[in-house]
Amino acid sequence: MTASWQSIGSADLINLLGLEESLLGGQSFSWSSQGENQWIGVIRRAVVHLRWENEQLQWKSSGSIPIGKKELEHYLWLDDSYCRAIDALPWRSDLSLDQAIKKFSGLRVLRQPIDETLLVFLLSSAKSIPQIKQLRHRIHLNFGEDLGEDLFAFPGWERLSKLSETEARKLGMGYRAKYLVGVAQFLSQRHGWLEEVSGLKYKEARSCLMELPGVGPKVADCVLLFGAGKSQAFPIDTWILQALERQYGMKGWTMQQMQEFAGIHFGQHAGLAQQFLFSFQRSVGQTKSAKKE
DNA sequence: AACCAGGATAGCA
DNA sequence: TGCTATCCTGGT
Repeated sequence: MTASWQSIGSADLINLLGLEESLLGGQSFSWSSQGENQWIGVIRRAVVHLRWENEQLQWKSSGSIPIGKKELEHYLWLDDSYCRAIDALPWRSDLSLDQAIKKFSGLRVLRQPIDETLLVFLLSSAKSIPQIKQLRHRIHLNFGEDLGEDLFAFPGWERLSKLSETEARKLGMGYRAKYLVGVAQFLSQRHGWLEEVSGLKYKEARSCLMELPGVGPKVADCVLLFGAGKSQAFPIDTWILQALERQYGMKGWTMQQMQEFAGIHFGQHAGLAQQFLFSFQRSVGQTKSAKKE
């Protein structure tokens, strides 16, 4: 890899903390920190290096199919539509959202490939970020293409469909093993199904995905938001639950009521709002105290 | 040595 | 519908 660093994106759309949170904060599990203000990750079969230097974002790419600038700009949501999305959020009347947007300025939703996204969120149940990364890496290492630099590509669902549940359990997946096998076999028999689903409207796509084993409301919303560009998707995990209960006074509400509230209050880009609230809540709430009540 | 974690599901009221 | 126990594994 002899390519040199190139600049990308306009600096006013990016902010160091927000960028790092976007890469490492739990929407993708393919990035890791590589020293100060520098990261390495995999997008499809490309190895991508990013760094923040001289108040600007720089990148270079290698791997068997290096990524192009346009594609990377899309992945990182570096165009103007990001600003418009932020502006459309109700931060003017919502102090909680406002403080989260200020703290994590520049935080964005990454546009990841849907097949890889489905895999990692299938693994995510009751696992922490480092554990999900580890599981993912183990799968990529065993079945995916070697891209160099100790990084491996997503093997594809076709390849994964040849796994048995026993083999999957040996990789440490626990009860998630049967989810992986079930989804892999389903998808290998229906080529193009995922792409078809991601072309549907949000609610239809959501119920389609939830037919897959191991995919409930939360995982479906993550896949749709991070892997299919459905910006209305509003995944409710424990952190968002905390935020909604404590800052929006929604204790006792059902999930369905919360989903409905999110759609009405946050609107078209509820998923972006979710990401800010998620990061903020996680940054202040690392304590396990102050639980229910 | 229990207990919990960024969930889904079956089983029951 | 709404609630609960259970599912694996790794970490505290």
